[in-house]
Amino acid sequence: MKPDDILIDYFSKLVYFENFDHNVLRELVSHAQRFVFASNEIIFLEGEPAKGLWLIEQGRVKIYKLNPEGREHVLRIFGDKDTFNDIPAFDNGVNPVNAMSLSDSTLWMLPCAIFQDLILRDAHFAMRVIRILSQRVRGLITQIEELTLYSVIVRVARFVLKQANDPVLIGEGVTRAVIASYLATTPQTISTALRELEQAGAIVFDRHRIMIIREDILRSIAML
Amino acid sequence: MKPDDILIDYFSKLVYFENFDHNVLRELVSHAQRFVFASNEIIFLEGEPAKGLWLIEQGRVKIYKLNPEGREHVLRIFGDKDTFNDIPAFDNGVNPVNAMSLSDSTLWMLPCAIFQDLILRDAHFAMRVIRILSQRVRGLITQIEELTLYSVIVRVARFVLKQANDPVLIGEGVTRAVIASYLATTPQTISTALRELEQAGAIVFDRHRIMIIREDILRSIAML
DNA sequence: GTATCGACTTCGCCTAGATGAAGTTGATAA
DNA sequence: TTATCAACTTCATCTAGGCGAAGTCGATAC
Repeated sequence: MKPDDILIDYFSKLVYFENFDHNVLRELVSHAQRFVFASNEIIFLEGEPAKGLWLIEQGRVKIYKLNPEGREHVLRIFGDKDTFNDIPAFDNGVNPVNAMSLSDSTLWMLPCAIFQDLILRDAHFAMRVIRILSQRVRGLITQIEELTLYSVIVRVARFVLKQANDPVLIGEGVTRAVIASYLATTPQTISTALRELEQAGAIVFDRHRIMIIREDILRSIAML
Repeated sequence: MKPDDILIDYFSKLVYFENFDHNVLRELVSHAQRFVFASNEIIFLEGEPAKGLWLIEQGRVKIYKLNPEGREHVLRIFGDKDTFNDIPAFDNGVNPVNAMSLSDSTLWMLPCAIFQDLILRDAHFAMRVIRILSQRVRGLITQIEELTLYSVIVRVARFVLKQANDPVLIGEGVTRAVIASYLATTPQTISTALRELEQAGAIVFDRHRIMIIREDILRSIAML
């Protein structure tokens, strides 16, 4: 395959472009730019005009907010084949969040302008975007629910269950500090919670791996 | 005007249907059903199949989540001319949240089925839906930010500022308990926070009204 | 007028979880 | 092999804010 074909093949696996016409994809791909980031580099900042939609070829990226004192809240962690910062591509607004690489990462960036045109030209693409955004809203509602209505130990238990189905949440760059910031708590409190889950017989863990021993116990602590 | 024309006129003021073709609106309106709720009635529950998109002719409605112990978190408060529960109309899913009237309310319900058809037929309507959903996502991100990165007094200060620009957040049904549940705190803590804002010279208040005295002070406490 | 009732306030106590400090561990490099 | 360093753990202390109890206030009903 030519380099372009590899890229097209790769794009056609993304949630936005599944089963997409390859000629349209070829056109899209021709506008894509490739970026390489080292670990812990800022990709973009909240409030800046958005460059475009980002795709992760390989690596880990955190999406986060900062308060004036510099405290951080991680909204999401993305990995291979994920896309992020789509919102500005749809509403022409500025970046709603900050983005930083958690590991050495290879990314692609697709300029915003392309999207709005595509939405107006292709009703089925528009419908797909609407479905994706609807799922996003549901996900954010769930995040708010978990943050406001459940204690740290419940949130940690749910996170461990989530990790089991999402390899992105394990591995390079996903440190206790990042998990803590994602669960709106501290690394120390995560440690304590994991120890409690272990004493309850739900998991065993060391600093690299968390293993679920009794999913039923874990789920009951997670109130699921 | 005939009753139908009043309704069409009313629909044409909603964010989804501004500047809409009146013939299409007439068709839409013909499927709408009217509902009257007393104060504190359940309109629908999370997890139920969605009846449709709701419109508030007059009244107040809270959208909320409950945890297994019955603790509540209010996600949003809606009032006259607002619409809610649009998500299931786009993705055919179940209700993501619970809804309850906060006052005697008159509502309209527009069956889901109509929307998807409209999206596929009208690219500009689809674009409008995408813009609305994008704004929704931005709003939810802001909510998460405020809940995780700011203390109660900051959240209360921001709420008071929000009230000044949004009459929906004042008046019948919007009790301390509802505000507390919206800010993920308790009525007692709201009282304490308001007293602190008063002592700082930012506001004066009694149990019915909060008046901003020095917006600059309030904004600085709100960290804005 | 007085009774009732729900919303609001105030106060005291209490706890989940934040914070800071002092290790421990394990990976990488010299 | 040893030094370094970042990530992680553990523990002691502290505090924001939750919670229960006891008023207060003001609207509505009688």
